[in-house]
Amino acid sequence: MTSKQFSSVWVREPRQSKAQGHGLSRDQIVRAALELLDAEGLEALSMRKLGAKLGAGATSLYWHVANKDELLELAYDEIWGDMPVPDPDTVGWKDTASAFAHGMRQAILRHPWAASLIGRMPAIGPNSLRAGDRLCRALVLAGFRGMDQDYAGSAITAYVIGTTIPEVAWRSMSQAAGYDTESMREIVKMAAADYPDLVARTEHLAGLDERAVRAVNFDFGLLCVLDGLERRLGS
Amino acid sequence: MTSKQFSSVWVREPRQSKAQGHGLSRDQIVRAALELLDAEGLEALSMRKLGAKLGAGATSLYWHVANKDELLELAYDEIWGDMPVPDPDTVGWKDTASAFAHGMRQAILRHPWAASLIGRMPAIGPNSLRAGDRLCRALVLAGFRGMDQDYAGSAITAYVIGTTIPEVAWRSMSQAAGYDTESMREIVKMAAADYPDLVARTEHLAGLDERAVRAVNFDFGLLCVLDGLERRLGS
DNA sequence: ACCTGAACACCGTTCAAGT
DNA sequence: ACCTGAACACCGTTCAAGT
Repeated sequence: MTSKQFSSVWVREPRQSKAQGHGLSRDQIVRAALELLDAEGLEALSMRKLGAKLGAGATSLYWHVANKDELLELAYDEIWGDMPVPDPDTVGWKDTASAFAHGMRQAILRHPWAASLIGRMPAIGPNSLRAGDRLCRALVLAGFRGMDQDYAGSAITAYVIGTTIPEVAWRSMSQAAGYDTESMREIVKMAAADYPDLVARTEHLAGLDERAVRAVNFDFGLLCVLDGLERRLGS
Repeated sequence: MTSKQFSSVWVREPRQSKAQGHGLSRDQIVRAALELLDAEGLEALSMRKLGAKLGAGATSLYWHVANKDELLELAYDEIWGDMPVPDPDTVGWKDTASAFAHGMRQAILRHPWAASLIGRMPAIGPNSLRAGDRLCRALVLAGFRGMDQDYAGSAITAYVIGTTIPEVAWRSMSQAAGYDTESMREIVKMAAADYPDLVARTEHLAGLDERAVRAVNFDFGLLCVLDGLERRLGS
């Protein structure tokens, strides 16, 4: 029953607050939530724990936010706050799109818990919209109009979240299990034993630094997407 | 503490079972879980509810599966079971990759709860591996070798999950809220009011059938990815 | 305007005990 | 070999009551 409903904090008026200064504030709660999320992950965030961290009862939070999902929505949008997107007019659409993609990936890598939220809340907070608007304008500048503009934008974001979600998942699994990359690969090899091609595919990764491989992998695919987009412009 | 750990059902020996015939079996549990998931979604699946559906206590399940995550891993892999992937030798790599992508998308759309599991469990079950192997072979046939082969494969799967996760999310949100597509778009427009380009972007969707738009969107992006991959082959 | 504590209706999982 | 029930340690959320 949680985590659904399209009601979004962003379209509801916030509770009016007095001048205050003492006691809890929504910003303060969101900041504390972010700290907890960054430090311990999504599953570690409970209203009780967050309340305790703020020296208050769990139920005190409910005056400032409607429920946990709304709190997560607020925290989630913060993630996109420090995504540097250059001005498309000066660097061109491809570089802008590329910077957007890299910034988005970094934002998720820096806040891995956000990966699990991607399918769960609408990304219509102010930070998210600002970044989206920049990408949007870059695509107009490229020459995409009408539907194609939507399609192009969603191809880029889809690629980013599609690469980054598994990347984050892999990292957090290996970390939680206390395994290094090499032993993780061993396990995958065991599971895939029946498929020589798949085994070979993990075997040639032996000795390679995972993060480096992921980074190159990301650029490779991004190049494909951008090349493909460019080609659609011609026709 | 749940949902992490790299321990995967697929690399652990299952409990040996007798001839039986009466009582619970692992297959039976997984089948019931799938029914519940398809009917009511991920959040509605609890061990107690599943036990009840099978006429047993919740704790009875723990003899057949180690924990809830393991059960989800088993159910999750089933999703990829009916993904038709043609033989790359007869239809060529691009058509194979395209069929793979469409099959993957359909599998997720048919079992929306699986979308939330994508970043949470390793996809190394038998069905998942079989499909992966086919894609892998198609890419070899295309001419991708070594790292490029990995990169190409992950570009395709990344694109699919990156498009499909938000699609499923959008659907389930509108369904849960009881809104139709048009009123959902109104809400997004309100949230994005400060960004004329973004408002325009949702405005020209007015009156269009969402599913149809999504389908075209998917093909557009997929074409970009495949075109981009093809171009990398040349160099 | 803001915070509290008690209470409700849930969870997943363990474990001793049964058959 | 398999199932049970009681129990533990949690959840998110509501709500009457306080200040």
